[in-house]
Amino acid sequence: MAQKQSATHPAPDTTRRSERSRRAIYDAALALVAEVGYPKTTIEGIASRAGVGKQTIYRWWPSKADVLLEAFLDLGDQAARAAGRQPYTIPDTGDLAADLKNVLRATVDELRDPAFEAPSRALAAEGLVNEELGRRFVAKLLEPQLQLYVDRLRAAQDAGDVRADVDPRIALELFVSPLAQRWLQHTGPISHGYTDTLVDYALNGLTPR
Amino acid sequence: MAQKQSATHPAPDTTRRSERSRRAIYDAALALVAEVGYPKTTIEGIASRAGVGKQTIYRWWPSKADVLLEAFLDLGDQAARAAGRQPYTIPDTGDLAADLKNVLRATVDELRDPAFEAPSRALAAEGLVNEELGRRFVAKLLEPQLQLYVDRLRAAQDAGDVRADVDPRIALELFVSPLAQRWLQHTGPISHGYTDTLVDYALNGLTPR
Amino acid sequence: MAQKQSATHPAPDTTRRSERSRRAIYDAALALVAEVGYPKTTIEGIASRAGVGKQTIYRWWPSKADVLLEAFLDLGDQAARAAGRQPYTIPDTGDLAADLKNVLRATVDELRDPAFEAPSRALAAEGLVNEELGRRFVAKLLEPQLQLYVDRLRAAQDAGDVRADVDPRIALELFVSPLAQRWLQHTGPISHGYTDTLVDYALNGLTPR
Amino acid sequence: MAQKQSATHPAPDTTRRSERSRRAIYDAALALVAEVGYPKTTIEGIASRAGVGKQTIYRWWPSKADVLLEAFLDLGDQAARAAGRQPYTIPDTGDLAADLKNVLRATVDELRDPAFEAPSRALAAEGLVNEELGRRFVAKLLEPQLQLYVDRLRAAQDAGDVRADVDPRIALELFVSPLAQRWLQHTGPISHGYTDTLVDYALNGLTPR
DNA sequence: TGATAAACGAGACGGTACGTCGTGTCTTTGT
DNA sequence: ACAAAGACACGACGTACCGTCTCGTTTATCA
Repeated sequence: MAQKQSATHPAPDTTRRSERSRRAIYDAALALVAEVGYPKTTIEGIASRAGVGKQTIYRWWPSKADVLLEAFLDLGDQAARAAGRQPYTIPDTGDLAADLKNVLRATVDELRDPAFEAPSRALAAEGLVNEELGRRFVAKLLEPQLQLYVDRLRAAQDAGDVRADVDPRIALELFVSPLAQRWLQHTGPISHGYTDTLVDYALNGLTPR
Repeated sequence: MAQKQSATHPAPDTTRRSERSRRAIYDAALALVAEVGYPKTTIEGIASRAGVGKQTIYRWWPSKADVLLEAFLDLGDQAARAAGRQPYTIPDTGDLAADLKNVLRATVDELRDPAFEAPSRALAAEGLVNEELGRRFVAKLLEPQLQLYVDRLRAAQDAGDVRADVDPRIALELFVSPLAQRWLQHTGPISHGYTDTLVDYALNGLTPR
Repeated sequence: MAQKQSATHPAPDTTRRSERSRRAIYDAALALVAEVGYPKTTIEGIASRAGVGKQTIYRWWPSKADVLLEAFLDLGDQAARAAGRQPYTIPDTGDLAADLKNVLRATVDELRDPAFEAPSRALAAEGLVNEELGRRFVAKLLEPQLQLYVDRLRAAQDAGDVRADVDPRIALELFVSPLAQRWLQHTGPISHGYTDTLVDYALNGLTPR
Repeated sequence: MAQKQSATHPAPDTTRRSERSRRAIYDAALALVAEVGYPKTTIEGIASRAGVGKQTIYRWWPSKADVLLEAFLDLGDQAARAAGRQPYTIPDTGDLAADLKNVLRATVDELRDPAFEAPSRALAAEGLVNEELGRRFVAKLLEPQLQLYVDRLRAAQDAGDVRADVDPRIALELFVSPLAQRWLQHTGPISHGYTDTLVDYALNGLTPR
């Protein structure tokens, strides 16, 4: 299988890449996005803050958004590694509602962490308008998270707690998407109570039984 | 209440404003966003395409995003006027599920209209990162739409079709937000079948009765 | 006759040109060439020293060398204007040898003036390698000077002091070119005695009479 | 007397030097200067064309100009060797005027050879602005040539064909410098007729006898 | 004949300057 | 007085080379 390769530029030699520079670039990108915002974060600014030549950025990333995406992914990896390799699943205590509420409460807390907020908003925004990046953003960050809900819901179906004819990939959106939208678009406040309510509504429906 | 006003510049005299230029600017902005995308749409580009001096834009709008927001709102107004002043409510045939499915199917169709897609994505994206504009975007475009669902759900509550203890402002998100997220972030395909399913899940819940 | 015009860029409007910026650019260019040398003189450096945007330079001049050529011509004009509009001819006292020696002695003094040296060397150097600029340099700066010698020599021919069959355009090179070469290429010292000798040799020949 | 040596770098070991690379670098440098001109000739370009690492150039030469100077000197050596080790003197047939005209005609022909033109113009230009290189250029290339004229003129003085009080080093400039200036600065056409005239004027003077 | 040390090709790196584009302000010239 | 036109100072873009600095890989002496 041939490597896809731009005609104009030779592939840079990955083995010679400076780990030092990469780290410095990640740090600078995240710091700048947090400090001055995504639109005012420039490649020149990242380079200068990282103590790196601009070309070193252009050599390895095609755009500002790609730098940030990788930096953010790396941040997540680090966090995961620091947290001692937690299993990345939604716990299954047998009580579906409680399990979902717990995860969503944790998500709410995370969304409020300013270190995560700035870069993830920026990436989401860029992804809306830049489809290619958007797909990568979704594939690398969003889908893996959503898959956890799919797994938990399937387990619930096996246990008879969720109707067998329900599509878990759609079902999860009933509580995840509202939270996502409120957070992204400021269409409403987010709180533990709010996500608890979402779970209740979604699991039991809106109509009287 | 005094108008906040820059010290250096007197407020432009609105009565003398050229309607001709405004229209040309709206058209140019929408056309450019559709043709080259939001990031490559520039104030200079809009001015030149509209046959207008740059200053005419800077005199009346504070930023590219504001031009686009107004242009888009105007587009909606025009469409509404053309469609013969329809009453802007969700019909109430007595069948809540059917009514919701109908509106959502229409929304799906609208979201696929390329004339709406480019500017609304652009505005949503800008709003994610620029909170001030985001709030205006939500207040002027999103909330009015959502309020229609609130009204319809309240009517359903009065008719006993929705549990009385349900908060309609939250309830509507169960079917609206998933659609919004799939469309904005390309997290999944959108179709009439999909929105029908959302309504069914939301109204009846995911757990067996 | 149509104006020749680049396809890519509209002709800038000369009437709106900022005289202030032009002067500042001339001054900065000459100062930098004198201070750091031509190769280390950059467009960015000139712009920054002149307190001017780079684009203002690129708008009006195609290259660093062109800026310097105009700046140098302007310097000459100013000097001439300051010197009270001297007639720009070689005096004719009837004594050809004395007249030539006087002019060449003055030239020697001028060539030693550091304010003239740096830019004129730089322009000469650039002209060697960039034929187009070289021709302009010669036409605007060199030829007018040489023409003065042609005129004086023709007068001398009329007076019978120079053989009638001599081509003045070639004859002048016998004393002008050696001085030019010594100065430009450091092939030898230049002094009043040296130029006097050149005139004597050229007028009377090298062979015994 | 100790060799002056940079503190940071040991002297490279000349005995291990790759003759292959040196030749390739000379060839590449001369070819590039001829093809794209001196300013667009870059060290990277030379290295890549020569199939050589950049460091190999930086190890042995301090600058682009030095590479070219050596390459050009080498070219001259090669030409001389190929021409069968001609004695490098101006012939002395007893007829000074004829001998000088012959040599100058040959020089005119050489100056028109495109293989010599590009590099020698480039070196001359660089020398104007970079005094250190200029002196080397003159010492290695120009002065040896001029010395030949000094020798021939001295012989002529011994033979009584040139006035004894004439300084040969200055005298030669009467015909050599005009040719040099016309060629370098395009101040006039160069031809056999032109150099013949220069010799006649210089030997016999411009004034009637 | 193998060890070893330098030169070598390759090219990543921190930088500087390039020439271009867009920003938002300001000024000039019509209407 | 607003509008078109566009020059202006400014700042970022993405590219090209600079000269330095590793990386393995030859290659050429010496032990």
